[in-house]
Amino acid sequence: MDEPLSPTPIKGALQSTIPIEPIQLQGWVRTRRDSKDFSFIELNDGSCLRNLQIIAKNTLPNYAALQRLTTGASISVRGALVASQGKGQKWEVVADKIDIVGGADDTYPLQKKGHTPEFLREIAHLRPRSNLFGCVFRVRSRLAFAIHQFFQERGFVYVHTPIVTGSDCEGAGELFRVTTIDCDYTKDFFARQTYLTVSGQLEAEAFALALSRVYTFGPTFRAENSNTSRHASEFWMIEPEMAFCDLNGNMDLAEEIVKYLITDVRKCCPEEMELFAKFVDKELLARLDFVVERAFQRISYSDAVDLLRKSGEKFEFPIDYGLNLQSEHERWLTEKHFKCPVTVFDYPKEIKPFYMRLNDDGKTVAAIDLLVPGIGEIVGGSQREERLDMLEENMRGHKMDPADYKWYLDLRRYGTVPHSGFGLGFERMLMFITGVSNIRDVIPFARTPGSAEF
RNA sequence: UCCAGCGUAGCUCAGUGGUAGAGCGGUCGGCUGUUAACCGAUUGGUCGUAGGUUCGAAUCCUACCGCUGGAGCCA
Repeated sequence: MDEPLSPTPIKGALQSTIPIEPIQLQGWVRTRRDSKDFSFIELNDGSCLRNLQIIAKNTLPNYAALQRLTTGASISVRGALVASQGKGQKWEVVADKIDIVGGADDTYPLQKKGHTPEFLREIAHLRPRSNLFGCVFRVRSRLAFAIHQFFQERGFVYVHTPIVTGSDCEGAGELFRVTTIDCDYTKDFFARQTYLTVSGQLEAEAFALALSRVYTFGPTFRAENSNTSRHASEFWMIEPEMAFCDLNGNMDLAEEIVKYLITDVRKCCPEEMELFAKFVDKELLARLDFVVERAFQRISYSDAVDLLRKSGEKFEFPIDYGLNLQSEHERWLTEKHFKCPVTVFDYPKEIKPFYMRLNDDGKTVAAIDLLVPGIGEIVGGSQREERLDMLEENMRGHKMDPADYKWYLDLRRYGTVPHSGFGLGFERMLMFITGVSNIRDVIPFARTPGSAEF
């Protein structure tokens, strides 16, 4: 009876310019309403935000069962895509056959309306079926694609740096240990202590000094006991690394990619962005447009310190040269003073890692932090120390033994060049673009201290 | 890890020492080309967990767990 008919994604059906008959659809019931002689079924398949309205007439043989369909059930529909008689949608499907693929009983936790992100987080396996999270994860996918597109268009080579690493001192916090046994690491799987990577930067530098412009994009792990809306134990990071590139080139690229990614998602995910603007953050679109249009502010650390001192603002924490800028200081710069993304550069060497290049003043290093309103630091990077003797000295200053980093120092022994790079937090970028304020809500199954469910 | 707040029905919340509540959802019935439909009825609870105070604890105290906001660390 059923001639084979390949299913049409709901996104495609809704974009159709002509009626289609027959049409095959499959998806999950979002809601159902009864009318006198038929039932309206709102069908969603995740291909887009919108649902497709299915008309199930009471002449269908399984109409009684269809009337018992509840939110969450999966169905397969064959029918005709026709112009809708009702208001609110262009198309609807008059069904001539509806198969109930998988029922959902009344314990299905998702209702038609109003769930908090906190509740949905507890049912992370079902939340992609909600409007908000469907949008977040479609945008996540698009953003990942746009990142590759950005770099590939510019001749960067994608490098897969190791996830299991022996580098235990990359200056980026606590590491997860990788082991198959308890104590003697010389007899362990890798015959040495290994960890999950906290950054692919050191390895990316090796490839940049061969392929000129490279980037990494992969998972990163930090075992810090951070309990904030902006930190996760497992997250994704983008790390470009460019040979023959100084700090200015680095700042240019950071600004360019932030603008590119916003522009791409604005263009490719308009319905999702509309939903975020409506339900997550009313000022989102205006803020993103502003960011794309204006040049980012650039200010040296010492000028930023002066500006903060003269601001007249009462800060909880002291501002002084040599101290790290506190969150409240960064917020003031980006949210109150400049009201746009701000790149702060040339930080005191004492508060930055060993690999950053010492400036001619002998006091600062060529570091950058790109701060955005609402999120804070979204990019951290630097020009790398390419001079062998200076790098060894920096290592000793950071109580590291240069002998442990022979391969990294080799990069300075053989054909060293000035080079720069940065780390862009993928989830932080996604938060900035969607307006979603908790990092746990932009990761499919978030890992945070004390929490690794699913 | 530190500071503050919160934890009551499937969900959102009210209840501040004396019989456990509402709205939404679900279920049943009615109405209806509906749109977070509407109308009526009905269903629904180990008040986060474990101790303690009290004649009596959702309510007061202690510890723990979880969540939220802020801080530190950073992306």
